[in-house]
Amino acid sequence: MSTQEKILDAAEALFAEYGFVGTSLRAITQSAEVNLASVNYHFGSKEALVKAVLQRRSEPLNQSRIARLEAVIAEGNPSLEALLTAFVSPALEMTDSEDGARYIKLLARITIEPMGELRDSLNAQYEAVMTRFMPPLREHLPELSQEALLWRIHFVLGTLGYCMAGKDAVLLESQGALFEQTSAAQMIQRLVRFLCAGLRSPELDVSL
Amino acid sequence: MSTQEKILDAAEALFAEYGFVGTSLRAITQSAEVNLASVNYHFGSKEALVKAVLQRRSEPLNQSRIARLEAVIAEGNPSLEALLTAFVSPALEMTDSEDGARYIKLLARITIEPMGELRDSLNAQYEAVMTRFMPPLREHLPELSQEALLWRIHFVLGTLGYCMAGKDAVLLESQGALFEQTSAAQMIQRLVRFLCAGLRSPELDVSL
DNA sequence: GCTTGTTTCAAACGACCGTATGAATTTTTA
DNA sequence: TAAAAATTCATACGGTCGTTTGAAACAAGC
Repeated sequence: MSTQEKILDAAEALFAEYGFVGTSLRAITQSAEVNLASVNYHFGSKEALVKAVLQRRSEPLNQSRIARLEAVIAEGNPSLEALLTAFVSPALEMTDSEDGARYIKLLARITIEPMGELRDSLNAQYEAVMTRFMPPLREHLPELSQEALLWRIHFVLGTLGYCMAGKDAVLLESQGALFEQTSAAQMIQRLVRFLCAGLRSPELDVSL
Repeated sequence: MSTQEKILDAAEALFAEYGFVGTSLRAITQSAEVNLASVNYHFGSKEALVKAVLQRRSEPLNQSRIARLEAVIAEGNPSLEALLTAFVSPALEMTDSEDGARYIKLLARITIEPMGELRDSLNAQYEAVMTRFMPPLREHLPELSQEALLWRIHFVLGTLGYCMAGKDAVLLESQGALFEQTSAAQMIQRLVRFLCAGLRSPELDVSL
């Protein structure tokens, strides 16, 4: 394994655990068993390392989302359930592997607290995925106003983000045993069902 | 305003903006216009200050949740919508005031990334609220298995947490104008409708 | 008024941070 | 194999961190 990969792996794990500011280059290089100066040599700066850690996996993830979407579209007339499953599965299925779970945890952190420039690049990627998902989603929910639809997508992203955070989320702690033994596939089923019902709910009259 | 209050206010704002590790005592005391040493004098340590910042508002918030719940119960036969509104309103309505919004942003941060001991005390408070909400919730959803209900509450908390994070959440950035002009009351309406539909969705057969 | 207790203050401590440097080492190229 | 390029290494720099200290300023009680 190359030095850069060792650094990326160690940084990914530590960032997910302690956050970006809470993780020092010394902790990273020590965990990766490389020299302290190699981070600045290979990546330039700590900030550049953060970007590299995120970009290594975010592009494959979003491409996977789009691929899944186009697969269900190719089958013709995808259900709302199929569309949402295509959207949430790539991220949640990663939680089955140890490496993937680390990154997803990190991604959840970013989703909630985007930092500086990172937010922009993350946003750009999200937009690209969103423009693909929007039209077929709209077809299933023609009666919703644009405002209502955006709000509901907002809710969907929130729930997904929380699920990605995994066992660290608040409620899970108290009912940990129940959740531990649930596979990603089961979680996806439950999540998609919940979200589809919410999305399909008739819009309220605008009062107040 | 006492020194301690000045410190708590400044810390709350900076913690919400830059996180706990990202905020130095020097930044806090400078913003509060007090001496650097006063934090350690009045609170003992930075960690104790963090706890003090959170506890100042978390107890009133949770008491407000319980009070709202008991109010709708007192009226007799509360709808699922009324129950959920009682749960989400106290937090989301705080976002209308500047002070409240700062704290809620901070709370959202904690909800997603609970840190060390903080998680335990936060969990204890959540549990207290949950034991009050569970029974009436159960009444409305008798056909759900315990596992399914817990999962759905998990989803509810996730969506709420994301909404609390406010304008910093990812999607909002790209559609900012639309969301900026939505009041907390409108957001609560939309959120409750979405969540109730999800909660009421019939449970899947256990397959896979 | 003087004493006693509380709070503020400037200054300093050691520790750790991200980064830079130049020599030593390894790898690649000719 | 010798020269060149790329990488690793120990070390150091300036800066900021949380915390401590002891004196100064202030308040309250007798």
